[in-house]
Amino acid sequence: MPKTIAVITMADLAKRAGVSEATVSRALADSPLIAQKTRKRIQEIAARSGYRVNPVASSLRSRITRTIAVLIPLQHEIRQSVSDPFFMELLGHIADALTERGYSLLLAKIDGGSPDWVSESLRARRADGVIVIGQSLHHAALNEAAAAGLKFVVWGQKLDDQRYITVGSDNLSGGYLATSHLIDQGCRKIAFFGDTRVPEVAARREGYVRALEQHRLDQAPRLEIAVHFGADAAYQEAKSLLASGLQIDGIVAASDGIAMSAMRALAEHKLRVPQDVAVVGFDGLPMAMFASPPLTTLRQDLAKSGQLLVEKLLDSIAGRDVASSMLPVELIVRASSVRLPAPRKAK
Amino acid sequence: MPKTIAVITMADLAKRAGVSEATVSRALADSPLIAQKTRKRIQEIAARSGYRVNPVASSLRSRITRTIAVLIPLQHEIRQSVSDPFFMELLGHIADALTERGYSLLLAKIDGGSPDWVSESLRARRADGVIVIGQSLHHAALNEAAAAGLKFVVWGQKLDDQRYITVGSDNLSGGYLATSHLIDQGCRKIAFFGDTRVPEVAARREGYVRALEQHRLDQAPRLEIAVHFGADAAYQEAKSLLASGLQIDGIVAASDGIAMSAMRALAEHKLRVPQDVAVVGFDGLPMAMFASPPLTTLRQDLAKSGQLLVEKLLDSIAGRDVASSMLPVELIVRASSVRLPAPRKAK
DNA sequence: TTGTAGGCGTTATCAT
DNA sequence: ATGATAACGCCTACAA
Repeated sequence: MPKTIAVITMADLAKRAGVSEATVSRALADSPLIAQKTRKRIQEIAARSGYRVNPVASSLRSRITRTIAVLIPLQHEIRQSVSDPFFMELLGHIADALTERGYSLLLAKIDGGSPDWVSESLRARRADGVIVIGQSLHHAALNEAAAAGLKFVVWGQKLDDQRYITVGSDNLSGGYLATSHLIDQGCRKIAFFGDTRVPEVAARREGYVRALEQHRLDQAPRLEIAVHFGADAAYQEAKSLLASGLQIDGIVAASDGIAMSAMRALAEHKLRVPQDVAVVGFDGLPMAMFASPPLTTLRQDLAKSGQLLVEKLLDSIAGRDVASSMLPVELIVRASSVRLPAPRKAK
Repeated sequence: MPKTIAVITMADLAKRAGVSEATVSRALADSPLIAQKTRKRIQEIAARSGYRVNPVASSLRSRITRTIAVLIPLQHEIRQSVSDPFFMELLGHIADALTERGYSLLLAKIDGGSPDWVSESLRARRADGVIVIGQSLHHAALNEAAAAGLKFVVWGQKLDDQRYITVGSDNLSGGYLATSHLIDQGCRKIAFFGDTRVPEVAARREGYVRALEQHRLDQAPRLEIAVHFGADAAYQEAKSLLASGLQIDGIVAASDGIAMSAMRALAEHKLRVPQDVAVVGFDGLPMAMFASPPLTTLRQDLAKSGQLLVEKLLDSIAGRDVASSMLPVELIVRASSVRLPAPRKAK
């Protein structure tokens, strides 16, 4: 509506209302110090004049920014890029949760291996707290930051000696579920595809190992291959692996992307999925549905994850004690892994 | 390294350096007013003390935030969500371009149909400019914002009567290329899948129509189906369409997501791709490679798009005149559309 | 070439 | 219940 970008200030408002700036400030903050009546009146005038407090000035004085920085470390090509649909879906949910609470989101990609982006972000005073997406290889640095009392939470795997707050999926159970499912489907030589330097992946592999052990199946070392998250790398490695004559009948992949890359490589080697090799992914991305055959996967509850990350961070900022969370994952069975006349079948 | 989050202020620094605050301010800004020597000395002291200017205070005084707001309108379920890999890849490139120039990125999802988020963002004074991702249905509102002199650029289709700056792909040529390619492959009954209310899609369809006209092929009205961008909706519509007994031998889809949804529906109807129906997508997402068969698509140069959006916006903020840009798209031929013994074949 | 002083728009403290 | 006044940390005329 306003054609010119008229910038009303608090002083203006005070004049119009015939009160002091202090009163306006308090009224807009709904302070009980101000009489109900005056409060209402001032708020109405403010609304009518299209006034908004200048958040910059407010921040300077109050030292509160109502802004959260989201850090995406992109080290070592472990995840392919910000375009990774997985990160991005999580980011979307975080954005929703923050918006709901009246917080802004400052997005920062962190390329370098610099260990102290968290403290950097915080001392810049542009954000009240930080969400780190993926602890990646920075466990130690994060522990230090936590020791320094910085306000941040991390999306990732819960580790034993961690001093920071995490929200993440139950990767161990996920790996176990995936593997057990393949065993149920008759697979006996199951490979794990994933880069176990990443804590999440290491936990998934641990679940994989446990399932194999439980069924007394060997996990020949050569069946565990470090595959980077990047789609192309995964494809290349899977291909050369198959070319080397590896005999397998099942693959547990550390991500949907890796799984789909592997399926592409399998197809080129004339191996049928799931008849010759059954495949399970991890993440539950929408795109897994469009793989062919549609990909069995472990769905992570990213909506809830985003919510929890925000809640915990704000609680922590508010000085409350906060514990880490591990969210259950859900096995979504699709055609890529079903080799038996299925008794029942999930969508 | 610093264990406690010691917050040095400019006054402190001035004391340590034995100069006035003003001198420090100028020295850090590399002002030629200050003698080279003093400048260097102060900058070194600043670096050693781990000082950073408080951007909040700086903004308040200078009215410059060095921050750009990125707005993602999510109206009418036209794109499925922020998790849309397409938006997100673009966002990543924008983030890179901004970071490179020392700008921060404030991310905001806009849910409602509120027409004036641009002016909202700007009058809040938290950002120097705004990038709107997808003009969606808000052409008119954007024109108004431009008339009001707001600093923003839009990712989207270039429209005739637009008064704002856009960066976008040459959607018309894209639609034309896609369709011509299918015609070359022997297709004669080609459907267009896409929601033409979205300007980008309308342009793609226009290219589709032109290619058909050029080859004197009918585009029976019933072959143009409005399909929402959302993956599920596209799948449902494609399915019911096929169930209705539609006879087609080619599909030009307005996005890779729609194309993949369509392929899933085709598979369920025992129609082979590309033998029975050839398919071309649009976007050039990595995931198109993993479709089966791999999806022919039109790649948009999102890296360049992100760069240009940022450059143009900063130029515009700097008061320079800026024109809109239309970027070429590239046909990536993959198996989903190759029906002839290919003379040559792109990867 | 450097210093002094005032103000950016708020909020917090201390009065009244 | 409200008002004066002083910061918050920085930048920029203006003065020296």
